[in-house]
Amino acid sequence: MTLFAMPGHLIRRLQQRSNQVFQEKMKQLELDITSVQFAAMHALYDEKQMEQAQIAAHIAYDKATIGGVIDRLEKKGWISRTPSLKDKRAKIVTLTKSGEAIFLQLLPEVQNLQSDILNGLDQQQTTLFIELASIAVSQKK
Amino acid sequence: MTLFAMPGHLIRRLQQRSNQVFQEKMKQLELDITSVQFAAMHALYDEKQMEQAQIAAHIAYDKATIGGVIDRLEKKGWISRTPSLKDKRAKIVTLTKSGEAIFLQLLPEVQNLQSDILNGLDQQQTTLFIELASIAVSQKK
DNA sequence: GAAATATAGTAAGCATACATACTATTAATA
DNA sequence: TATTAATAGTATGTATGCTTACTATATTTC
Repeated sequence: MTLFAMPGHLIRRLQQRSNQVFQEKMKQLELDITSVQFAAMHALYDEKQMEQAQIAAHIAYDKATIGGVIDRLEKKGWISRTPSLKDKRAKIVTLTKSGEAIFLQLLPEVQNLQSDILNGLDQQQTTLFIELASIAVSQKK
Repeated sequence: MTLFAMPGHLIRRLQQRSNQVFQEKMKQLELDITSVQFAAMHALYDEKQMEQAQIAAHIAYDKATIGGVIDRLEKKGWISRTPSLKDKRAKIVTLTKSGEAIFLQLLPEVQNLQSDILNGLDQQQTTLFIELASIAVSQKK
């Protein structure tokens, strides 16, 4: 099995392509946001408010990583952090007004851009890819 | 389309899983090497000797990234860098004896571990995934 | 209820990963 | 051939992404 047929290598390349497509689109829209930051905002839009640890669990981040992501989103004014009343260790994260506005502007753009990531695949192949990837990702260990 | 059905998100999760599987195996083998470092060594094993820029082009790294990767491989004594005689800007990179030994020990392990990355998929699905990913990755823009 | 354990968030360290800018050198072109 | 453009590698800066360690708090267990 050559390197180029190894799932590990192919997946790295796909991830590379995925980020490229995302970044180009954001540049075109003149928005300063990464795909990871978008995912965090997506989780917050769906759930309205979450502790950082919940966000991490929801979209499979490391809790150290999410801290930095949330930091940067906070600096841009798109999310806010308030201490939890129930748990003095925890912080509640919510989208701000401007964060929600940006997210709603962005959502259709990001949805449309998904087909560019798998550009060489037709509709049927794309559906298949999503199915296969979903199975692999949901596997426990 | 929900976040969890977006190729971008699924690909990030796959990459995460891929690295986890690789790292666990290396820990088990008590080897200090990353998947990216392995890919660079793989390219060098195939081509015997390459300039850094060639390695980067061969396996689709950024040339700034490859610099650091080669640095770390050099520190471990697995590759060596010598100035090119034909081009005073360039450096020729080759696997050292110990680098080649490590690579040959590692190669079958890494090949075997590929199926763990796509753990939930059967043989046929894995083949299909590799086909689809190969198409998407080879797409120009 | 006190001690042991687990959890939330942060900090520090390492390794990608890319953009941009820079130096030295090479190639292309006028 | 003199100038311009391109390339090889490095340096710097930003953003993941993870591990380990740490503090403060909660939860569990005895």
